[in-house]
Amino acid sequence: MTENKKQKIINAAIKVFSKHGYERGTVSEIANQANIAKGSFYHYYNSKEEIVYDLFKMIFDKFMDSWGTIIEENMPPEKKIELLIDRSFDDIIEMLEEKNATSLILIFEIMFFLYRKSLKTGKENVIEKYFIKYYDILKPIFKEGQKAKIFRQDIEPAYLAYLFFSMVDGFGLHFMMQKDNFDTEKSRKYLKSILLEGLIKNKGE
Amino acid sequence: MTENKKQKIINAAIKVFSKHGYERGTVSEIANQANIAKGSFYHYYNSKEEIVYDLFKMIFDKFMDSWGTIIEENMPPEKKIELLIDRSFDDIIEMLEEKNATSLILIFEIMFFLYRKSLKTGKENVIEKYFIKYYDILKPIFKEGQKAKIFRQDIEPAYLAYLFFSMVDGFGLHFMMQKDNFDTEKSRKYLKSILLEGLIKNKGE
Amino acid sequence: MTENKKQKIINAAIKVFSKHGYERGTVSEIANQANIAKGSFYHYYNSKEEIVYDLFKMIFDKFMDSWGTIIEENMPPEKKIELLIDRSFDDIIEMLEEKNATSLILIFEIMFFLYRKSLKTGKENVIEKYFIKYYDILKPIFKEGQKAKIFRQDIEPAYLAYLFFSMVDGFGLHFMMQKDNFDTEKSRKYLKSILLEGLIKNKGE
Amino acid sequence: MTENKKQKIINAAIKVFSKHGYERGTVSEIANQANIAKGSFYHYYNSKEEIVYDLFKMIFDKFMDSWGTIIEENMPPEKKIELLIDRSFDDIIEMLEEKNATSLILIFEIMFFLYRKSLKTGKENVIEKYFIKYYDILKPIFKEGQKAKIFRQDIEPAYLAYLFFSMVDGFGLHFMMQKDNFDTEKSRKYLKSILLEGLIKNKGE
DNA sequence: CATGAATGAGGATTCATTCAT
DNA sequence: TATGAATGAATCCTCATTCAT
Repeated sequence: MTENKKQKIINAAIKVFSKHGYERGTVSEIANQANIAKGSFYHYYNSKEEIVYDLFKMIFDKFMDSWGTIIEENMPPEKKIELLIDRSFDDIIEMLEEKNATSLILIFEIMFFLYRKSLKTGKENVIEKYFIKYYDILKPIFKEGQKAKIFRQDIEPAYLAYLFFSMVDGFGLHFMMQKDNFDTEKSRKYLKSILLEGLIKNKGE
Repeated sequence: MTENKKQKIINAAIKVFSKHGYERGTVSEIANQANIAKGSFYHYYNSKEEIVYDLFKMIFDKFMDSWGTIIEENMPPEKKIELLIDRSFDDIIEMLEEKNATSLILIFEIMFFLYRKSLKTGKENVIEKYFIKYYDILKPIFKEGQKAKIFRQDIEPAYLAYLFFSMVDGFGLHFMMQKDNFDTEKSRKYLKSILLEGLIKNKGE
Repeated sequence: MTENKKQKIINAAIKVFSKHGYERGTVSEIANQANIAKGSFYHYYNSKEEIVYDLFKMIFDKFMDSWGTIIEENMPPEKKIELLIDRSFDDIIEMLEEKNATSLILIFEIMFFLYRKSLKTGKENVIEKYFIKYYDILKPIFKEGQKAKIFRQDIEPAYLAYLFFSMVDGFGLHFMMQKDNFDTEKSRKYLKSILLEGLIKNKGE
Repeated sequence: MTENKKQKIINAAIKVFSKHGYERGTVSEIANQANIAKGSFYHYYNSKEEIVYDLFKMIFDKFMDSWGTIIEENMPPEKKIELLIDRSFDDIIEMLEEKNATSLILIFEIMFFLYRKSLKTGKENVIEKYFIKYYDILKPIFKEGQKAKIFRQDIEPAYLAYLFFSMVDGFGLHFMMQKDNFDTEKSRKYLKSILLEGLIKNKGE
């Protein structure tokens, strides 16, 4: 029951922060959106800042799950790569349909917020840790692919994961800004093709 | 003389906004940093918001120039691609050395700010326009490469530019968060390799 | 309870604005005067401007009531005219005793403020509407007086009301500036006499 | 030449203050309007406040002149009264045509400003003095009218002047707010009639 | 747990005034 | 005289947070 209300607050916060950004989103509006009193917010979180950590965790876990299910499936690694890209497209498109790019933007904003925070407090950077989690779940795919002689052998799996994720992520960022200027299906096809070509073992070798 | 002071303010603003983010950076602190009175800020800009547009233009133009010089040089397209990636690394590394990732982050924040703004006002999105500029200066490289039968023919130059820029950008974003976890030179080499492999005409064809 | 505090704020605002004028009166001083925190003002009003409308309504209604009770009484119309003038004198004198002419001045200032506002926004002029209310409650007196052949027949009741109110109002304005240069009781007597002579049916007719 | 520029500033100030009110009218806008530099304003006036006195004098003198020419003419006093009212109408209508009621309002605002000022500084009230000037130039008319047995004898000329001016003034104030709700020519005729009836020696006596 | 009134620190902005050129 | 850049005090307003009920 209580957990339920906390979830309502989180959802409200995502909506509000998506719309206005973290700094401009107010506790009042979140409370409104969640149909609770402003003061009640503080029963669940000690401060506006505190909820950011929950949002961060929630959003990242959601994406992680989204990829996770694919990774755990039984299929050739190059197929997994394709599906991961597909899934990223689908997730982004879904978010774009709901509320423009703002909720995607929020993810980056939260990352930046936490990054700055860690610089100021000197505490560890949560982002770093989380990114590494992503790299880590991707690594096995590349290991497997290398073992099967499908993927290139000259790059360590850790780097392959790192590069793969970063490039897909970067594409997502540009895609959300340019959705009207480029065809989605073409973009999807080309992205897959380029990345796979770049990762696959050179034919000549 | 006056232009000089405006530049001082811009530099101060970059410093302050980099450190705290746009919302948390105050006009007072900018004025302080620029060694002028708070009120003087408003001789040069009508509002805190207004300076963002200048910052945006300045930063983007700087990067554009950075790439532009390479693009205009006379050398094979695949060499240009390599140099563009090198230049991006150099620029990012330079920024990271100065003040962590914050000034890089600022660029994204400004983009997001302007994106939200355009959504709310309904006016055109400056970001979109600027990104397109980047794609546009990249396109000729890919056209040339296709003509010379070096780059793959199955993707339109516009898409190649779009994908290339987005992936490099995305890598930059992750790189700045992960600079301590991955070796810079390896990252550089691998990024080049993957992208070139992905873009180069298939050997088998 | 809450209504009570709003009233406290209104009273404070009247005091502060009376003293310094609307523009020079600050929200801080109002809050001080009302013994609340500056921020609390904004729980009751969204802006400094917003309270003006309440002040306006309150003051005008007070005067309206002051005249209203007389108008509803049962007595000959010429007697009512006399009493209305008396009441105006009394009200003005009371205000003058409290805090000079400033609170009277405030009424005019608010009217002017609202007039300018309506010009700028293009919205309807609240003042016009309120003045008409005054004319409207006065009209029946003149109608009755004309019916009883006491008042002159050659001017429509609406105009009689309009002229009567404006002249009494104008006298009030001068009176507050000149209170030390003219005898109050003489002024009262003469004003009544002139207005009644001017309104009464010509003896000769 | 210099006097010319001062006059330009005064005219600009009237325009600007009429539009926004004294407090909201800025020295910058006045300078703009007068086509001089902001700093130059301070060559002619030591402060924003100082110009108010000039404005006041100028405006009042203008009205005084307007009435003065009539008063000095050779004609029966009751005719003069009529013409004074006519002139007031004409002046007001002219002002209303130019820029709504704002310039008329400005006159009152200046009066209020000076009134408050005199209260705070304890210095003499300029308004009082000026009003008395008006009463003074009116007095001879009434004296003459009483001598000629045309005007009522039971009110001292000073009071007649006081009452006459205040009532005409008050009418002007309402007229400017109501110009669209009442017919101008009717208003003029009725005002004359009521005032003359009220001032004229009772027929029966 | 829930509420929402109250708080007050903090920030953007305005503008009269000064002053070096 | 003329200029307009520079100043900074003053003001409105926002909003995270607290707390009495």
